[in-house]
Amino acid sequence: MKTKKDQILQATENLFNRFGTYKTGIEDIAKSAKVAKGTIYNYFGNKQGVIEELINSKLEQFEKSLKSNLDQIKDPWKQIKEVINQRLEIIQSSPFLSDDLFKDERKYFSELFSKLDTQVSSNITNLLEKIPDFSYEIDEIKKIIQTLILSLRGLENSLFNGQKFSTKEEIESTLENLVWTIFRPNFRNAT
Amino acid sequence: MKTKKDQILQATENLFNRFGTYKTGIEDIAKSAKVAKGTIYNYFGNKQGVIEELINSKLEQFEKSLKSNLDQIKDPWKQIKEVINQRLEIIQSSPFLSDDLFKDERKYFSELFSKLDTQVSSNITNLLEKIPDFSYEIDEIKKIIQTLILSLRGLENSLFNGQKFSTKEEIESTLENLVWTIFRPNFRNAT
Amino acid sequence: MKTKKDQILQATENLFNRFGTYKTGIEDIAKSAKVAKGTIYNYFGNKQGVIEELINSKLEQFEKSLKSNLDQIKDPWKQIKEVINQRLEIIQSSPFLSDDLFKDERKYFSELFSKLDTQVSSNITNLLEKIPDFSYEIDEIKKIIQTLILSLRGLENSLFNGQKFSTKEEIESTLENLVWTIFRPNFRNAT
Amino acid sequence: MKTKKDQILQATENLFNRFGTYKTGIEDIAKSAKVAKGTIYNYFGNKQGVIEELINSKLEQFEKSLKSNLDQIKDPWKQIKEVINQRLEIIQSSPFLSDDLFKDERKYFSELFSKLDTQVSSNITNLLEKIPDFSYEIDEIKKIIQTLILSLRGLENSLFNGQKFSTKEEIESTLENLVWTIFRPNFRNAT
DNA sequence: GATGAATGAGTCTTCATTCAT
DNA sequence: TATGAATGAAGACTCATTCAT
Repeated sequence: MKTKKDQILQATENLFNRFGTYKTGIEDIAKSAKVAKGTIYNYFGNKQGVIEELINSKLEQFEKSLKSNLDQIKDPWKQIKEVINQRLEIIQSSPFLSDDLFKDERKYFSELFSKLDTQVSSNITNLLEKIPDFSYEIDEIKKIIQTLILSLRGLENSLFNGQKFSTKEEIESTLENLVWTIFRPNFRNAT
Repeated sequence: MKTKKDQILQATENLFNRFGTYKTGIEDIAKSAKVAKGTIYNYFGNKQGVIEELINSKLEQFEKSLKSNLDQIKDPWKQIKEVINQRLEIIQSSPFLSDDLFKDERKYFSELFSKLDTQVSSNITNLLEKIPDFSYEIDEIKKIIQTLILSLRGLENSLFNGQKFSTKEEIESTLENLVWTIFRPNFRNAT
Repeated sequence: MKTKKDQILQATENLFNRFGTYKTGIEDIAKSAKVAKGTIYNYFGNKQGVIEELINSKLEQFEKSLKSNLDQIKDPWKQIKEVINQRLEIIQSSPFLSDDLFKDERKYFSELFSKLDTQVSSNITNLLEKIPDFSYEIDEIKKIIQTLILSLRGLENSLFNGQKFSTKEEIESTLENLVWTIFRPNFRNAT
Repeated sequence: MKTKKDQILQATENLFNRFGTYKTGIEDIAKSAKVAKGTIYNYFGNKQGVIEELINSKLEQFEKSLKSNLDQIKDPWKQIKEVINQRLEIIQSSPFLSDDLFKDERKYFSELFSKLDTQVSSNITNLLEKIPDFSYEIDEIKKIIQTLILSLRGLENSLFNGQKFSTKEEIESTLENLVWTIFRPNFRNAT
């Protein structure tokens, strides 16, 4: 059975995704989680506490799913794409992450993104090393990965702020374009 | 002498940048602009009106500065960098744009970004065509520019959400990396 | 040509009748009268002043039309009905009189009604004396007239507060019933 | 002990009677009821809610007191007077009912009056039928009762709008006059 | 632990009135 | 006289947080 804490976290995520962190009140969460307002305060201290825990749970989820999925793939290029996909999936399933950031809440969000960045960076760096013909110096690889991550952030940002991407296919294709653009000198031999 | 409207807009921008659109109250703006609350309503109707006008003024500013600066540069690669720089400068000077988006306000922000995207896209497409050895098909160019723009959005996003980039130099260098990564097959001959 | 003062008064009446004294702002009046806000204050001092003058003009109008119309009728019963009609017409043409009364404005409205009452009372008292078979003592006549006036006030009140009376015919018929009820012992010989 | 809701309702009535519905702010009510602003919103949703509930409670009060008082009287004429008295008492104890009507609030007030009218009408119609010598046709009775009710409305209106009636005795006597005037052809045999 | 009634600081917005031009 | 930009007091309403049961 789900714990009270999970009930609250679950309800919070739903509401945040639908209405944003700002428009979602503690009262709304309480009702949706079928719990009393006071209970939320017992578990999380205050609204900010709820947000923090929600974000942490997202990060854990990312790390877990990354590990379990990566092993099942052989081709390094496909593994790279999988890392990117996982990251996108996390963000996509949590529109609230791109939402209503108060300056005060910002730090929690950016912590999450920082950690995602680190994960993605180190994973992809490792994977690129496995690719035979990918002969860049370490500095150049850093540049490439930095740009890759910036693009991902941009894509994530556009996902919710813009009206551009809506269907799975469009996102998929944008992602393809992105990888093609960044790795096109190397792909020739690769794909 | 500055008009009342400009005083208000100026004060609003400062406060928005420091505290975000949400935490900045009409009262705060009024005090900072040394104007009565009612005056703000006379000029802008309501809080949303202030936000809208502020955003519009930013767009105008971008378009103006783009025109005047581009003509003074010869090298197409430098011109491309200038377009990117101008866009970044606008965003950088208005941290509030990456801030506190209510679902309701979002549309005004994303309109701005859409227009910026369009401007940058068409400008850079034109400039790339001037470059002799840049032999890509039209579809490929589209992909490249799309990725470029995503990276820019990501960079802009990081600028405020993250603690990573703070000094002018770091941003400059990130920008260099970005351009290098995306155009590195073509740069060899170019720079 | 209409004076500025009349323009303002006219516009005020229209707006009051449509939106009530409360919802009608000085700004609205100014716009409708094609006059600047300040001008209204020059002429009337403040909003209350406008209301007062409007009410006074209504009373004058009543007195005038009463005089001119009554002479053209011979039958005393019909003259009585005419007095009642005139009073109703004034009220009916000025719905705002039954509207949004602030406690503070109340006194101006009730002054108007008091004066209307006095006019109606004395007129009808005189007229009743002309009727041959109307043999009541002075005290009894007072009672009858008092009740007549109360009924009129009730009717006036219902006119705007209730949904009951809407068509001219309904009002007419209610008025008939009212006169019949009050004068029915005397009417037998009369009508 | 009084409930919070009653405290609020009580305070509201007092303030409404003294200052009118418009000039009475939620803050004022809160202070007077020794309750926080928020509490009022918890119970009533908004200001209009407070007004509605207050009016409903008045109607209930009328219906209750009518039932309990009417049974203790034998003489039908006295019963009729009692009905009238009860109605007047309700109104008299709630001057705010004749007050500050916004167009928007109006409907609640007029609903109350409509219901009072219906109650009074049906009660008095029934009572008149019990009176032996009261030989009018059904249509005529309707006219008489309509006029009676108009007079009552007029009286109620005068009670607060005018300065005329202040003492209990004056009101009592006006009421006597009213009943005498309307029922004088039948009273001869009755009283 | 769980509850939800109570709280009140904080927000946007309206509008009568003033006054410099 | 006429104007209308500027004012700011006042009002309705929201919502995170507390605390007695």
